[in-house]
Amino acid sequence: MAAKNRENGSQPTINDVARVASVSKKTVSRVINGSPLLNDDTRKRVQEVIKDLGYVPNPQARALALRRNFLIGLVHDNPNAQTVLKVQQGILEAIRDTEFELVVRPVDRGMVNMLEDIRQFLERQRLFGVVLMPPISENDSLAELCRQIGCRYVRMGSAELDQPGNMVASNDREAVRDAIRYLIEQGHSRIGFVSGPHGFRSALERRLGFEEALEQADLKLPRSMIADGNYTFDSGLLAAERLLDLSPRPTAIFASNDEMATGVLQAARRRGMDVPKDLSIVGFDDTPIASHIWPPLTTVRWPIATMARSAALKLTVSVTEGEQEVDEPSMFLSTLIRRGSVAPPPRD
Amino acid sequence: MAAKNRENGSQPTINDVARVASVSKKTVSRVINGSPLLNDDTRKRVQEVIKDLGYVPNPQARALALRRNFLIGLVHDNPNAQTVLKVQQGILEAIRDTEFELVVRPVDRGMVNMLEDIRQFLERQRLFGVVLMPPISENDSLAELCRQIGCRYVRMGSAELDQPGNMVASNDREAVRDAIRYLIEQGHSRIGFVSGPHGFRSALERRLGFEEALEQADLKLPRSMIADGNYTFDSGLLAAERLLDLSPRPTAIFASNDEMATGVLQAARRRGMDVPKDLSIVGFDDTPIASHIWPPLTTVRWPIATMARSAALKLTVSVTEGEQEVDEPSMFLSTLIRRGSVAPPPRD
DNA sequence: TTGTATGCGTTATCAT
DNA sequence: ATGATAACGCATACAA
Repeated sequence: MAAKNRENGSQPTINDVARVASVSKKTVSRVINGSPLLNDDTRKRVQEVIKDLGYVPNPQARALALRRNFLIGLVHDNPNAQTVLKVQQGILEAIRDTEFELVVRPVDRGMVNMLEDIRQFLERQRLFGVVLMPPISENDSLAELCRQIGCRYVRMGSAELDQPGNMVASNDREAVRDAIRYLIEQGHSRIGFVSGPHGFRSALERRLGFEEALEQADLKLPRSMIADGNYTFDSGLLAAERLLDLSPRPTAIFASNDEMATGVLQAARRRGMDVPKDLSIVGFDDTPIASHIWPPLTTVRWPIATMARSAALKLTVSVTEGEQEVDEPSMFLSTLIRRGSVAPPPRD
Repeated sequence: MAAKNRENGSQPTINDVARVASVSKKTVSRVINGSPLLNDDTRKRVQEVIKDLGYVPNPQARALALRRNFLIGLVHDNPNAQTVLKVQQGILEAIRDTEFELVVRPVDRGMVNMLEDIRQFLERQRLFGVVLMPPISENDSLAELCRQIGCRYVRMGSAELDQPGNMVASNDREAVRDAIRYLIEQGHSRIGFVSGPHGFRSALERRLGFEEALEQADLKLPRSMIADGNYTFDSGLLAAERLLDLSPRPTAIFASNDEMATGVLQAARRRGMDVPKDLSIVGFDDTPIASHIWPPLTTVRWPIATMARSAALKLTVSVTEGEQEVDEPSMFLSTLIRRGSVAPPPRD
């Protein structure tokens, strides 16, 4: 039973702290976890020893005892590198200088047993919580799964799919409506729309925004002015080719994300069209590429990093800050960034 | 002392397996860890029970007992989103369907106590190993730190900075030399060079490749044909403006990465120059943007994802595959991808 | 307010 | 070849 608790080159443990401070482990534990029932003197003394020894609690041991890790998971199946990385940056910013770490977990949306796969992941790693990125965040079964196994979660999305505590959303519909209005104000009346993939809530919301704007402006457009895309460059290029084959062809095209907008621009170039003189283009996301192409792309700035940061805060802040419960907003506004890819339509 | 080892809705533990299989915990542990000294019968029996019960070892408990986590860390300070994500994908591919998970850890290169920060991270989380991305991977002190605290590591880089077991490298110098040669073959003799940031090994290697190619072709260029960049779009744009202000100006520009090459293209456009008719451009990386801009960028394909995958394999495979020690290569070849941004120089 | 005994689920030691 | 028992470092229940 003789505790062998001297320092031997490895990190100090809670035992070392207890011995040096002449208190029990439990007291040290209380100090660490900020228990309210503690003599101020002892607390100070213990804290001093902790500092002296450079003690930091062993996360593995805590994880075992608490049956919960201090790991935040990022579950995603998003094909866009910029978006994924921005989300990571947002989360990392939120957990910087905390005990949390970020574990990334891409999943195959095609896989039949994807949900089972995620369950395994969550249960085995006993994550503190997960951030669910779109589009997989739109999957209600996944949220239900998290609830079942008692894993905190926050869903990111383009509409309020869950209660505020479990959701950070952007107002894609309104944002697109404003963007289309802007196009109409510029004089455009034949506006093409490149949609996102079927089944994506973001794709739906953006399209609804498009339709609402048209309706409010009493503009009737043929169905052919809507071309399907799937958020990739190539799909944007293809969709634009279909759109530009139309007669009369659109004088402006809204693409549901920047990558597709870049494809639209490419399609225009291949035809020798001048953007924005012959064709105006608007994108969505405001990824770096938007300002790096020529002409710089007018686009909707999607505050995805901020949303991710807020998501991580929602997950963790109630712990870090006691019961202060800083209210993180659950709705984030996208705004139109006007650059060089929009001009009035050419005269016929 | 009565073991309360019935299933109560939570996952089965090693005790459950032991009880059902009528063996001791240790025997089960031996089966899990593939101990050689085991009766084949018992092993089979235990494995069956494991399967029946759906038992999976608890990573937290293992981490505590082994004093090592089954977590792979990615330490990086790379500003390029595409590159970072490709590396993540490579690592994730390597550890897919294993017990490993990926923890990402960006660091501030500017921070004075960055090394101390990383040490804390490695020691506290007791990572199984880390993948070091460039440019921080070029920091020898960091490698030394890993060795000191006994954390496996693999460095990714543009030259062999470490022994093969701890290194995956690309042949940037040769690759750039070939690219410049190609430009020379096309008839260019005034070739501008946009460098990477000082202190980056990749920047140095690429520049050496440039100089070697010139030397071998007996081409002497004024110093002003080399402009400093720092791997960002804006720095590429600025560097190109300096280069294009020269008289006579270069007929081709090699940029040390794609993002800067995109900046060069932007600068050319702003002057109304036609690429590639008036100016040829070559980049480095082959990020998606290279094929999404117009004209598609001729660039050097840097197999960074493959390198990352190999790095993770080096870290983990000796464990997964017993002592088989599948030899992962430590040198990866970059190749020139010819697209539309290069043409013979304009006649004077 | 503080301490004792015990549990978390695994691996390591040293028997047999 | 297998098992009993003690770590691993922390947290919780219950005493004191």
